[in-house]
Amino acid sequence: MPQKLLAFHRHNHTHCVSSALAEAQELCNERGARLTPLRRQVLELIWQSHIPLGAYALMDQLAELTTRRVAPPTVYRALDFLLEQGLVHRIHGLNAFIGCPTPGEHHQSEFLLCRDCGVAKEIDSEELSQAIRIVAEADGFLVENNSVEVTGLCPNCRPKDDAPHERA
Amino acid sequence: MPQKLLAFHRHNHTHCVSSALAEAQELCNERGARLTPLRRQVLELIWQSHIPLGAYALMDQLAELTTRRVAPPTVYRALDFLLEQGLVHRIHGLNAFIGCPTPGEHHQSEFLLCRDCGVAKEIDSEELSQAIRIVAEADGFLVENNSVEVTGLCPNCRPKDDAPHERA
DNA sequence: ACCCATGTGTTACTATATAGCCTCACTATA
DNA sequence: TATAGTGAGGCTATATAGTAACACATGGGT
Repeated sequence: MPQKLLAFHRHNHTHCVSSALAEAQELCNERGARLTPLRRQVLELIWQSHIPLGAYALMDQLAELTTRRVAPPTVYRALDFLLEQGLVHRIHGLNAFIGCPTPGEHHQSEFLLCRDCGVAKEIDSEELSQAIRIVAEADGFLVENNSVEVTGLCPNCRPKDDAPHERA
Repeated sequence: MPQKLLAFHRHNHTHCVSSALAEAQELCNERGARLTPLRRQVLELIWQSHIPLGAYALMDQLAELTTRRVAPPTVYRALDFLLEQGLVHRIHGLNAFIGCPTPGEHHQSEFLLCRDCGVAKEIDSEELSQAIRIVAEADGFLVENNSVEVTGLCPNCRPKDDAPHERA
């Protein structure tokens, strides 16, 4: 199965998580950034979900794991670090966070978001980024960052075909 | 001056506001939707600003105008109505709202947002929407709605040229 | 030993958004 | 004219999201 379809299909996600953590560790080492136990744990929790996770959901999960209360600033600081390092993205439309599958490369925040099952799939399309640059430049606008959040239905949740006879 | 550049340049904005209000009224009439005084006032306040306006900023302005307190639900209900009618867009990255210049047409929420002066300019590019559809379809994803929020510097705020000698 | 930088804990708070209930105005009908 | 239905808006309270500010702790360098 092509890599690009992964998020929308069954797969051994444990593997995704552990390789994401390993890659994160490596990147941080290279950069002299400190992937502390807390930050690592937050990253792991985010990666374990294909559905973007809110900061407070994350807090709850951390609280369960550590059996003691975790306050908002703790989580937000870890998230800020992960965002700075490009290890996670924020999904503004959901006030939530999702792991970045290609943290080493410079790239934008572009997602397909299923409104039914909630799964988020990052898209990395040169054509799309190009289209945005072209439109912006036509207005004399200097692009620094773009956020694309496309909502709809993923292959698992959309009607199975588009033929005239309904098949919900 | 081409219409597309309007938001980034000086112009008689009073005219924009009044024609937007007139168009909104017309659309609501056609649809049997009620553009009540409150809703109209909220729409007008939003239109008066080229910078997306938050719900609480809106509340404050309403409170000044009416000289009595306006509670959050009041504003949010008006905003919900305006969003449903496609008269305004929500900018998720800013938790704010901006008037839609082409409310009659079906279109997406795609914006250039200047991080310096805050001005928001809606873009309506078939190429961009097309690029999104293509990427989505490649993943078998059924697009219902897209939100593009490009941040950067508008023509007025970006350095005046890109030549080697700096000219901030 | 000491200082300093960085990361985390903690309290309190601000900002954004919604639930639920009440009243009013308008309309449709008996 | 009564009266019930509907939709808009007022209001209180509360939920959810995010931040400020300070205290403490650890680990590295001098």
